[in-house]
Amino acid sequence: MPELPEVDTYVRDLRPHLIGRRIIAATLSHANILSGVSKARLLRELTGARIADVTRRAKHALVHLDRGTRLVVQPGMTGSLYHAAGRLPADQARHVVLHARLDRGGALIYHDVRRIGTLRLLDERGWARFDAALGPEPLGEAWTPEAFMESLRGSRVAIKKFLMDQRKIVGIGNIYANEALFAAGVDPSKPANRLTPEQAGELRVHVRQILARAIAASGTTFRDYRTGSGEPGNFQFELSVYGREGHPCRVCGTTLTGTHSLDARATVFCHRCQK
DNA sequence: ACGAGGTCCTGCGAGC
DNA sequence: TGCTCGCAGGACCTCG
Repeated sequence: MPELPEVDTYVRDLRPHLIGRRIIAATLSHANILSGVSKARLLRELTGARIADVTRRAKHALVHLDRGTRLVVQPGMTGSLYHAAGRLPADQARHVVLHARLDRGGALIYHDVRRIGTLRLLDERGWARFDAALGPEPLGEAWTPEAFMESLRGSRVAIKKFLMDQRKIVGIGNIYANEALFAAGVDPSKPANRLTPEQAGELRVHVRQILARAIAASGTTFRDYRTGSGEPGNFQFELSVYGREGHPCRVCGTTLTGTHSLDARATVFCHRCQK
């Protein structure tokens, strides 16, 4: 499922194919994936626009158009964004939601099997509002130990839920929340405001390390995710807890515990290593 | 402020 | 073998 490292990989792979290209035709298969924009307006805005830049913010990929608007892609669970040089095989074409044909050949594709993702089209002001509702980037300079500690103080929710709350800090989903909490030795159910400064410091460091390592590995492929060039990521080989319920902890050998009691998400942890 | 639960959606694998 | 059913979950919603 695309979290920050996976979206970062899409953007990195897409940039050389998209920047400077013009969209000459666009089609959308399902309008219910849109938020705040009609199908007609989206297609009208895309058609004829030149792509000025492709960037990432949180778990969103941003395709900046020369008209001043941005296509904001939130891949949700199974969404992927990539450049296709030629015709797609039928089994893949079936799940294409947005197809934007480019001048000089090829196309920008948004593909989403379960269509839980969202597409938005925002102008400068709309983007400013949207961006302001998002928390700091975990790899950015604004997310200092002090800023993290301060935000923790104001919340009694389980730390795992806190990490996945995009208003508090962006980019972290279920997989990396599980991994970071294990690496930091913090119990996922511990209330955010009960973390000691030492635990908060450890957690911050491990969140950053894990995300950076996952970016370097082109993301985690658990099931559907593929990079922009169609390859699986490599971080799944480095996971310590996610998907390892019932297996021995890599540190102490204790059988890893699985639960769905936190926000109905699969949580896996070592009750001996995580306090 | 927070937890619990529903909603969107389809593919897959378990179980009968 | 072939069917049904439950599960996977990111973001957003309502209700208590």
